[in-house]
Amino acid sequence: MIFDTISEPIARRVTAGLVRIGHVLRSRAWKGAGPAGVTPTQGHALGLLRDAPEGLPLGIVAGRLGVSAPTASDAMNTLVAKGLVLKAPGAKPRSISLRLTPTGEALADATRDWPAFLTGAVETLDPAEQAAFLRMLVKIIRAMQQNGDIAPQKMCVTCRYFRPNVHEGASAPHHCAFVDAPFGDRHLRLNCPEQEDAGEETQAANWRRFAPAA
Amino acid sequence: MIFDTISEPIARRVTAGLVRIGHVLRSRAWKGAGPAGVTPTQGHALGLLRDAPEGLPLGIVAGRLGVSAPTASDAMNTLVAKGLVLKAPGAKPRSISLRLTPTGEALADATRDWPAFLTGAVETLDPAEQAAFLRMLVKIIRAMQQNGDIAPQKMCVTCRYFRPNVHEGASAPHHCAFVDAPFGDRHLRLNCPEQEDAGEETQAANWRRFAPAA
DNA sequence: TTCAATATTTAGGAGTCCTAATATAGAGTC
DNA sequence: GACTCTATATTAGGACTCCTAAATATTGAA
Repeated sequence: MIFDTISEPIARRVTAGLVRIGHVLRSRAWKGAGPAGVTPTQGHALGLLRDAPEGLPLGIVAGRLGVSAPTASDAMNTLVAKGLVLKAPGAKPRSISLRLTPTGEALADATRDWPAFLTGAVETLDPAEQAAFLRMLVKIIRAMQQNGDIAPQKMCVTCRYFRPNVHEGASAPHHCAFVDAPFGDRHLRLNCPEQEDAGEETQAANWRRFAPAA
Repeated sequence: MIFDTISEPIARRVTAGLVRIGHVLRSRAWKGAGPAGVTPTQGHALGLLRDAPEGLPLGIVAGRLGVSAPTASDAMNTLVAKGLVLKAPGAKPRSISLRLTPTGEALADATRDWPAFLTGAVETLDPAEQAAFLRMLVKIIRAMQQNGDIAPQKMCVTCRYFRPNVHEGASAPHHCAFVDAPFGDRHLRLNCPEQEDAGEETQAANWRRFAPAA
C-alpha cells in the first residue's frame, strides 16, 4: 500500500487538523472583540467564572487560563473596568475572590454556545459519529491530563461516581452513581459540576473497563 | 433516559472539548516563545511558508493566518528581523514575495511535529479509532469550509483526483488519480501539495459517495 | 491625465503575553 | 517584639498580537 509509506503518520495529520481548528477558533474569537465585546482571554475567563459562582482566586484563574499571574491580573482588571467582574477579598491572606457581576453573568450565558459555527459543523455528523467522536475526544483529553499537559478536567472518566460498562446494551452501558442513572458515550461530560476525582486505582480499573486495550 | 434531557447537547460538548484543546495549544505555543523561539503567530506563518517554497504575498499570508494585513505585516517584519524570512518583490505590482531563509526552513522543519504532546495523546487511540477520528475531522472541517468559516483547505475530499469508494474492501476503498493508487480513510489528507479543487458538481457527487446521508 | 483598483505600510491604541522585581499578610521562630 | 519564611497579588517594562483608519505606491483603464 503505497500511501502507508508516503503519508505523514496519521496521528500527525490528526494533530494538524486539531491545530487548524484551534487557529480558526482564536481568529474568530478576536472578530467578536470590538468595542462592546470581549477579547479571547477575557471570554475564556468569563466562562471559568460562570462555572464557579463561589468565586475564584487569581492564581487559579491564571492556571486555568494557562497564562502567568501578571497576564491574568491584567485581564481581570480590564474585566473589572468593563463592569463584568467583581473583586472581593478572598479567604486566604492577601488573596482575592473573582466573581461575575450580573452583567458579566448575562454576557457569559449569552456566549455559552460559542462558537456556534463549530457546533453547526459537528452537527453535520450523524448521532452515532458524534458519540464516537466525543468518546475519542475524551480519550485524547484524558491522555493529556495523565501526562500533565492539560489542567485536570471534571470528566466522567475520572469521577468517583463513574461506573463504566455495567449495563447491558449499547445505548447506555455506563452508570452515574451521583444521579443513579444509566448513560452512554453520547452523554460523557468534560465539565460536570458534580465531578469528584476517584482514587488512582479506581480510575485505572474504570479505564480498563471503559476502554479495554486493543 | 434521564441524561438525554439533562445534558448539554452533544455537539456543544464536542465543541467545548475542541475549544479546550485550542486553548491548551495556544498556551503551549507561547511557552516555546522565549528569546530564541518564535511566537504562536510567527510559528504559524513559518508553517505556511514552508509549504509554499515559491513564496507568498502578504495578503495571502494574512488571510491564511486569519488576521488583518497590518498584523501580518508586523509579524513578517519581526521574522525578517530575526533572519527567518526574506522579502522579495512579488509578481504583481507593489506586491512582495515572502519565503523562508535557510535558517527559517530549518526551524520550520524542526517544528513540523508540533505539538508532539498532542500527537502522543492521539496515538493512545487504536489505529481504527485514529482513522475514524480523522475521517470525522475531515467532515467537520469540510462543513466549515462550505460555510465559509475556514479558508479553503487542500483536502482529498474536495480534490479533482479523489475517487471515493471505488475499490472493494474496507482497507483502501478510495483512489487517488494523481498517484494512481488506492487509499483508505486513514490516509486522508488535509494539506496535500498536489490537491486541486474539483468542480462543484463533482465535489457534491464525490461527497455523496464518500459520506452517504444517514 | 485622471481615476479606480490593488497591495502594502504607517499610525495609534487596546490587549496578550512574558520575566523580574515589589508589596503585603499571616505563620513560625527566637 | 522583631525576623524571616511563604503564599498571593501587583507593578514595571518590553515584545508581540490584534484591530481600524489613513497613507502610499503602482498599474491599467477611462
